Amino acid sequence: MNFADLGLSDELLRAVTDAGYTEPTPIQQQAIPSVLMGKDLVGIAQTGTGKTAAFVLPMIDILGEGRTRALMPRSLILEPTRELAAQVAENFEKYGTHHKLSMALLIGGVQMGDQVKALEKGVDVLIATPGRLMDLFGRGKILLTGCSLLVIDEADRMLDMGFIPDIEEICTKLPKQRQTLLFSATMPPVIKKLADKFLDNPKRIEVARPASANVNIRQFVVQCAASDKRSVLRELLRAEEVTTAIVFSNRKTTVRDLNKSLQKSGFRSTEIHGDMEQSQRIAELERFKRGDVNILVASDVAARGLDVKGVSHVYNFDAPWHPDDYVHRIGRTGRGGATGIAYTLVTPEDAENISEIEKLTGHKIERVKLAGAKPAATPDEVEAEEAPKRSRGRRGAKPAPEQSAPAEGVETTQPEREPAPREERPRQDRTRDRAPRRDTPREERPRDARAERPRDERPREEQPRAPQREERARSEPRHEPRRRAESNDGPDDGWNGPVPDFLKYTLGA
DNA sequence: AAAAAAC
Repeated sequence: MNFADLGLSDELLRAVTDAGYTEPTPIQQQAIPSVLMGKDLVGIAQTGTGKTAAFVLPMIDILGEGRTRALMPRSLILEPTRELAAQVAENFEKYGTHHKLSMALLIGGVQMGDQVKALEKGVDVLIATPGRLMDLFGRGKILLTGCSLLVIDEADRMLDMGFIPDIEEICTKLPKQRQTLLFSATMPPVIKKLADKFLDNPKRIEVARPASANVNIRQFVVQCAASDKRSVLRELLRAEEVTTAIVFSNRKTTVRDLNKSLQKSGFRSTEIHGDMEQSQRIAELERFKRGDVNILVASDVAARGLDVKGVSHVYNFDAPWHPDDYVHRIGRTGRGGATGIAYTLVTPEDAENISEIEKLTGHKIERVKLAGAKPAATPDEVEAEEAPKRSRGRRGAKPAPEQSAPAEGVETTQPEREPAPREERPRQDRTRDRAPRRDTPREERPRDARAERPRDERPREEQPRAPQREERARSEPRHEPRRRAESNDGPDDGWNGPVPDFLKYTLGA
């Protein structure tokens, strides 16, 4: 199956090819022809399945004809968060290069002026979060009577956030004669009712079992005491090839504190949460996407739908309150066919949350403990946290920062690393306390910057030819863990990647 | 319990 078989225009196919895609994902294969025919659609799909392009592409072709009228947008896409709305806008820009579609992004946290100006000129595509849309509607700045195409994205999240009444109200302001597409990762009764009410004989497409975690994601529960969480996280971050990671926490305050603490320990991290200015949120996310930093500490604002390429690891610093959030959080990795790893730090008090998660996903998560009996903070780390002044003078001796996520198409493979024997870690770390980190033998520095390392230091027996750019973007795991484990290390759960061997397994709760 | 979304 090829994009050319889906009925898209030549200009659009050109944009798709330029973006480096050749083969549509299952949801794109099923949705695009149906949307082009003008049918309503219910799409049950996790993020990361190519859902956004599944509606953006046909929309561009549908809207390619016709012209705009002031204050009367021709289509409307509703998104639960500002970040997601912006992400969809980016997609329209990426695929709409050969079309001259006008677009307006209506989200809160930014000045209304430009948004109003765009509306007055007339737009083909309106991408909005409900709050700002309702606000502008109330001010008489928008008429939705010319809106013959509506997309309700992430409907289950809209429900969680209490947006359903808003969505219903918005729906009543649109013309009855219209095409409606609804996407949701899960189909709770309220969403089902919403679909029955506002969609007309929709085609139903389901590409992932609802509430089931992606099989490409290797999941672990790391049991630890609440007081050890930070040191355990640092240990985990250092133990593997962490290309790009998102660390989730339940509270905005924890996000702030944790990010500071990680930075103090020499990690290149940043943060995102709802208390930040919108401009700051965008800027920090941009830095993360660009690879200026490789660790994003986040609240659940980033849990759903956020599409950052090449996230190799997700760490739940706190077990999420709701099991749904777990599925969404870990879904930030293992995207587009790549493999990902998700760790959840679990204190005895969190045990219940985990069993809720397991009930929802129907999958028992493997319990692990760090191999060191006590994963205590190393002396320099304790110092870094408790006495920042003293550690400041040694900033140059901090652990080498992780190499950033490579740009698309950049070869990421590198020689296998000899894992440092676990028993030796603490001693090694103590040495590090007095001597600058750079004195540590190179092979024992897991967070060594990749760029400094000679490329073909050692042969990679298991490494076949390097895949071509497009090929890898489509199917090849870009951040496969570097360490190979013994074949009998992990349970047979359908995931065929290696088990990180720095972990010792303590099965059962 | 928290976070998100409008000013």
